[in-house]
Amino acid sequence: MTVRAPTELGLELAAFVPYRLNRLAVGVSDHLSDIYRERFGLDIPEWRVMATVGSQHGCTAQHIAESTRMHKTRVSRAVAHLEERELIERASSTADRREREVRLTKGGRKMYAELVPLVLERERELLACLTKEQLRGLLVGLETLESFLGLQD
Amino acid sequence: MTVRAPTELGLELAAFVPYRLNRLAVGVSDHLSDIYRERFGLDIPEWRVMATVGSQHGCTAQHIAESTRMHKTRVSRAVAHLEERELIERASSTADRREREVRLTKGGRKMYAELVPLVLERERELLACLTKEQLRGLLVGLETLESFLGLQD
DNA sequence: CCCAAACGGTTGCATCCGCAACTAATTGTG
DNA sequence: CACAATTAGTTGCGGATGCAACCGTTTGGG
Repeated sequence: MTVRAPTELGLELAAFVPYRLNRLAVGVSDHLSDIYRERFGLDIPEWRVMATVGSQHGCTAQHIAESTRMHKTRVSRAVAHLEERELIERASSTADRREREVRLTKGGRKMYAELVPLVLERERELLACLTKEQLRGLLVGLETLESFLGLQD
Repeated sequence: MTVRAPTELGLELAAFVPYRLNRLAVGVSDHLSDIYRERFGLDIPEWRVMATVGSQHGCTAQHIAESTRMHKTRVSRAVAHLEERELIERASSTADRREREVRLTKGGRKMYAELVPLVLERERELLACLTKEQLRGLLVGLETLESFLGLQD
């Protein structure tokens, strides 16, 4: 249970929380990407768009960008790819003709239905290394930090 | 203290730990980058190289790559930039003439000495939003996950 | 009612990044 | 001792990304 006394003189990257968070996020992401990249041919932005659109009944690119905190151009390009692969479709049906409603196609829903359980199972496997208490402590810490940085929705 | 009951049917990105970790890491990194980017003109790879080299008495690019978990080409380019700016210097003095020892120049040490306290202060400010108990819980969780994923040094 | 400002979304461009291929030096094996 | 395999580090290249500029639409103030 090392809880680090910060060094006065220099910086120890390995004990520096911003660095550790980043390294952990990358590690976890790599662990997950096996699923959506190798088995479904999605990259990270595409996966996030699928995840967002799949859990709604249609939404705008704007909403996806806010919800995933990705840059709108990144969303735009991911959506374009997914549309080419006929996993999602866009309808300009809304009252506001600037926006286009993004929805999963039948094929998209099929992929989503296969993908999500696998991904949630991976999350479960990962978190299983923590005791109930540890998990709770981690989630509380995450939530407090998110709140402090104004990140959570 | 929401600790989420995972939805059975779909995926809620906002409650998905890998996504939350990534978002938090980006948020924290942005919070820090004000310092090293705007005030010192460093980008992320350069900042990591400075942090690593500064806390040692000279090291190889290889060591920087392992320690920061950056790709060796990313390290190579960051080191090249920093050398142009005369913040670091390379000496091929070692026994093994393939490697080059990377060290801070006088200017580099000056920057490091100004930079590190600011960055550590930012970390402190960030973590101050947590109670002692919460901080401890977070660090324990981080450590367990790092260990599970084989990330820590 | 009109025009400027704001907004959703896309695209050109410059930059960043990782992979693969490369150079140069070292190590190990016969 | 020689040569194949490995390692430190760099570079060419294609793909991803963010910024700024843009298009078309909507909104709001005078």
